[in-house]
Amino acid sequence: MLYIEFYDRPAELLAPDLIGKKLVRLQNGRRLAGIITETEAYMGEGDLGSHAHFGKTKRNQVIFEKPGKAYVYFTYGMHWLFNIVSDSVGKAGAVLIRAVFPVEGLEIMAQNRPNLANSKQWLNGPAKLAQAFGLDGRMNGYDLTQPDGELFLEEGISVPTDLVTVGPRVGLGKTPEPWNSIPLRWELGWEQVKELIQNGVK
DNA sequence: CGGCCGATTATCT
DNA sequence: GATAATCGGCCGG
Repeated sequence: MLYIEFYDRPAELLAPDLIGKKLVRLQNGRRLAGIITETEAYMGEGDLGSHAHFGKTKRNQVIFEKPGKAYVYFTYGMHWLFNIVSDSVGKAGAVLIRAVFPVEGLEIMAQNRPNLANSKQWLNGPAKLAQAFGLDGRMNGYDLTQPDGELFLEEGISVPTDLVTVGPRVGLGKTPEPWNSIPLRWELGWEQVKELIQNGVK
């Protein structure tokens, strides 16, 4: 598994390095896992797209805490979104996990998503993967670096950097420029993940 | 396909 | 009181 040193750096450096890592969730003694394929970086007070830009509040306080914690928040009146906290205590930073390629526990993921029948794909969106992995407000502040935890990262697969595409963050709506267009999103294509996985997941 | 729209409520100015 | 780091359904071509 990955330890606190891995997470202890600015979000814009952590986010690209999360591509290819394996997200593991133990739920009722069963193991769910997927390869992270899309991430977005959110920084501190200067970043007008980040929840942290107003300073510390009740909702966002975990963003200022230890790197390697989960920041899980509720939005649009119905969705949970899962982030991993980056950077040292007192510095704000988090990485939104936007997509994961499923590799273990697919049946359980399907059970966790009751409306799967109406959904074409499962894990290619931040609210979808949070639901499939059973991540909600109860996991906010959870430490991914604690021993014997039920949520953590493993090494996963190694991804050549030239396969990862970069672009602006998604869904920021009214966020003013330049924060709307700065390339802070990293993505590995679905077909390319499949190929890399066939070469073996560590 | 692509684009538009409604759902539904915690959070912040 | 407005908005939101989204999703899925429904429409038209």
